[in-house]
Amino acid sequence: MDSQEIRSRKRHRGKGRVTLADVARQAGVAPITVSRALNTPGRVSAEVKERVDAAVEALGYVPNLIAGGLAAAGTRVIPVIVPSLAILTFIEVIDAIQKRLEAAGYQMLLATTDWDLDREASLVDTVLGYSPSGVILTGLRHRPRVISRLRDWGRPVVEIMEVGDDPIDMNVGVDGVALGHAMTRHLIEQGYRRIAFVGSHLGHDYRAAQRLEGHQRALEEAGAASGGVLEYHEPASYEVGVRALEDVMAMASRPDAIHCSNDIVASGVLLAASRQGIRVPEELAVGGYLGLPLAEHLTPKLTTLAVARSEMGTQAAELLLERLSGKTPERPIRDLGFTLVKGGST
Amino acid sequence: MDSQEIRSRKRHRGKGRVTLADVARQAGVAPITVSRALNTPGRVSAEVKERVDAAVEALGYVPNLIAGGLAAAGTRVIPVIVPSLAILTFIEVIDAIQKRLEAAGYQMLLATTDWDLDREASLVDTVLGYSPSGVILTGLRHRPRVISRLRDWGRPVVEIMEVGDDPIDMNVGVDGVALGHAMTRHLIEQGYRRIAFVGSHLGHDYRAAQRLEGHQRALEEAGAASGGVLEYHEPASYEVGVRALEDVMAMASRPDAIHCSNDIVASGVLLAASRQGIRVPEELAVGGYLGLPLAEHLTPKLTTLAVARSEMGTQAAELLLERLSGKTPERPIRDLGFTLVKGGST
DNA sequence: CATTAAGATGGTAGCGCTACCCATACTTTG
DNA sequence: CAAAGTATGGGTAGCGCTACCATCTTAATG
Repeated sequence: MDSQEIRSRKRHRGKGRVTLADVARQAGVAPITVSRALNTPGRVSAEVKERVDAAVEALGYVPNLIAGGLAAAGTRVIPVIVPSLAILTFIEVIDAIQKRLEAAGYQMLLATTDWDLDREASLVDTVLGYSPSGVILTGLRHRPRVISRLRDWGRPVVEIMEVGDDPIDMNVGVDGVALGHAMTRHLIEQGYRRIAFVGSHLGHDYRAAQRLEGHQRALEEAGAASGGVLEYHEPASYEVGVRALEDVMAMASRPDAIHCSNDIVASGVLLAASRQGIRVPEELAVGGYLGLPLAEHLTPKLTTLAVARSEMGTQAAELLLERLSGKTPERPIRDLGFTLVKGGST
Repeated sequence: MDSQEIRSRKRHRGKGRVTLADVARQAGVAPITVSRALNTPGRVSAEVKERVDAAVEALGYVPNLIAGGLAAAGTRVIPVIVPSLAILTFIEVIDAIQKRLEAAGYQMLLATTDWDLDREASLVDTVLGYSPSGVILTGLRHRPRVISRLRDWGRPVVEIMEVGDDPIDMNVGVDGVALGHAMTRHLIEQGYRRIAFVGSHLGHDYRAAQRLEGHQRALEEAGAASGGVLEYHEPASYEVGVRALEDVMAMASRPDAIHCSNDIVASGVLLAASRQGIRVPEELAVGGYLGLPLAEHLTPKLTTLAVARSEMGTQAAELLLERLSGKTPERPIRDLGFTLVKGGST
């Protein structure tokens, strides 16, 4: 009785957008059939599929993914949580993730924690409010609440950058300690004895701290003395490298090699050395990480441990997508390893 | 009669998440009151607000923004559409946008067009399906469909990077032609006469093409001959700079200055020149854009036109937020200008 | 002290879509 | 040829939240 009355009341909120119901009317089928034609085309006849497609085209229908998400739980959004966008490494990984997800019809929701695990925890809460289809987050260290919430959640989660035995769900990355170990090992093999470690933001960036740990382990194994650890409490930059070189040159017992926590800092060291006429590697060897493009354009070329960053992003996205398509990925924990790219700087 | 029966049927889809109704029950108020307490605290009594907050805390309630978005239209998501994540410039802008939006409780949905306007158009359709609160996109050139759809849409839209008279809605950026003009003008004033322009990806990156236009205009005004245009059909990289230097040195009538379409390429030129012992600026002057951090660590320092990229992102986000809070921003079109940072390379 | 305004809370309907179940029309099987 | 599948389409009821309107207080007004 009054239901018709209500129905006749003009919609007050809709913005006149074309809805699935409009398409259904135009195609002469029920709304649910349109939904099926669009989402599971195999379950409708070819003829209906065609009529629906034509109606979609004619009306310019664009699905409201929010509504779909509410009904089906799962919005084709994948939040990606990283510490910072100021780090080139993350950018390349994100770029790869984004490309892969977008190709599969998923959108990336990007959020940054500023290296703060509490912030990460509250971000996870927030993004779960978007009913995402999966989540990608950085590192293996999280607040317990994050871990339990995501485990209970039951949808695909990929942790990137690091590798470990016990991820929340799936994991793609490299072993930070092994990285640090490999570089110092290389320097020792090259005959350097007093190797200094230059780190930036170690308190925040615990993955950089892992590299330091690997460095120290390699020193112990070789029975070598430490060449000192220089720590700068700020994000990595060329400027940090410049200052590190100054500080190293001022040291009483000068190191013969510097192990930099990443390529940006190492590049800063090399650039400053060239400016000051300090010969590399004769007076001082320099090694870095990640294989930034700049590394091979410096003189001498920077020795670096290249990590397949794009690959990391792509594989993370693919693990997620595989799970979303119902399969069980083989090797849900993947160590991508690294490659020593020997330049003239060591 | 049967409505109770239905109600008793266990919910089959909900994942047991705490809902607003649960909070309402716990706090002893109606759901709508909880909604108000959370979204418009001014409209409920302090006492109710407290009870609700306590219940939220006790139950660990996290709002389902999807549901809110469906009901209210507006999901606190801001899609940001850029051509590529491989360009440092975009990264810095995005970083700034993200920081500002996140601080205001909005999330950034990032999508890339790969420099393709058709892709941009379909991306706009897709992201509008998320009922976003606003949209940020790159440049002022779009498919007509994009422009009309966003205009009709009625929510805040900011176009970044470029500036122009007739944005879809709001606009923050710099004048690309003026940039190109200023650099060549500077080179002419420094006494250089044969100025080559090195561009990469000009066909895709029409903003780089604008800089070329400015360059040519400056040449005309000065009555100077063109030193040639070298175009590389690939994204900007150090490598492009390296090749550009080779190509320039091989030219019959060698230019005395190179105007590079951005700092990455210019840096590649400088690095290669230093490797080859070509004196800068005596034999060849080099100028670039954007003020990348690397520019000032090169020897000689790169002369560059610095653009306030973070500022651009921040202002774009702020224009959007201002509109979202109901205000009408003053100066919805903002030209951020640029600064000539004179280095030793010119 | 009646009358009005303002403030606080609740009831109801629905945002646009899809999960679940059911109703047909065909096949396939013994 | 009946019984049992197997496609194909539709009906109904929400997903969790907020807009709109109605109701009930309480304070302000003349």
